[in-house]
Amino acid sequence: MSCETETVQVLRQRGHKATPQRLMILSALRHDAGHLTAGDIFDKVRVEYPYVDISTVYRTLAVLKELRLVTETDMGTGDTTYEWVRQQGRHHHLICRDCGSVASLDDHYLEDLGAEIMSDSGFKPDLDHFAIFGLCANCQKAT
Amino acid sequence: MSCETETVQVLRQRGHKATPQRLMILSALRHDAGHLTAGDIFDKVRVEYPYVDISTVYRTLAVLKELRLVTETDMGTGDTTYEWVRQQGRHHHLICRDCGSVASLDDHYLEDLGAEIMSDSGFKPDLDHFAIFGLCANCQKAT
DNA sequence: CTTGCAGTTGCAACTGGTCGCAACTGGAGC
DNA sequence: GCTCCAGTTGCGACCAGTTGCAACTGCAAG
Repeated sequence: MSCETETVQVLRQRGHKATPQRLMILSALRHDAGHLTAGDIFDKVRVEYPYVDISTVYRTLAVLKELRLVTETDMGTGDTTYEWVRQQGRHHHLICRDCGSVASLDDHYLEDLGAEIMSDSGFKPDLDHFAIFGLCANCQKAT
Repeated sequence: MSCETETVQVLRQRGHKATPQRLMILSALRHDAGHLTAGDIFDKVRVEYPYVDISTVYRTLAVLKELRLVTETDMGTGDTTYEWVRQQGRHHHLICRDCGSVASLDDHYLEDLGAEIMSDSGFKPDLDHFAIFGLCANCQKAT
């Protein structure tokens, strides 16, 4: 758990506490590459410590999201997924509303958009992790 | 209700029915400029016809969204809002995560992004109505 | 090491939204 | 008009996520 020390610092600086429950949730998020739902995280943490409450998981995720340590993304399947924010390799998703296929979108598209909005209006957008819906090339042909 | 005839055509062409409940929901959406939540629409329709079920409202909104007659937008306050799609005057929102202020964003920013994604990957994104979170100019100074 | 308290936790009650089902109905085709 | 059936409705049961609250606990300051 030594790799969490930096995160613990961030929590404390912002007036939050580093509790065992939180460290377990953090660990579940950090050591899993993919997108996890709140339920997934709950299950993982419960293996180690069966007394956690699901509401603790939700509240912790809300705190982490506020601190921008995790991103929250609606993947269109009805459930919200959470992912640890990494500095490198940011990515977004193109989700087809017909066939449900998911493609990746490189960050530079949204980075450019963000820079443009910032310089025009002064508003600094959080474009960490977007899910963009639409029609993939195949499904456009099918129509 | 004569102004709904065009919408009724769209519904029928796509194999859907124009029921009184739907017409009332449509009417509520068309004659209200702002963003309405499912609950708002439910309340409005219930004034005219008290026997509608909330699930009918949700299912109708899902159909209208699929037909792209309405947009669904999460305004960050925890509730999802719906808005009638107009051809002219599309707009997006810049929502400050600190003070909650909402600014409008002209469509051309996202139109350009959409065109770029389309020509690079063949994916045709639905960029009808976006809510972009971030920090407004004032709140950036405050930090 | 002790203390104080803001922040956190687990529980239970609640809420908003979804699903399955049986009954109903709009409207295309005759 | 009448018929038929895919699509729709209202209902009740259900489930994921939220909230209020009293008890607890990290941790900063003494």
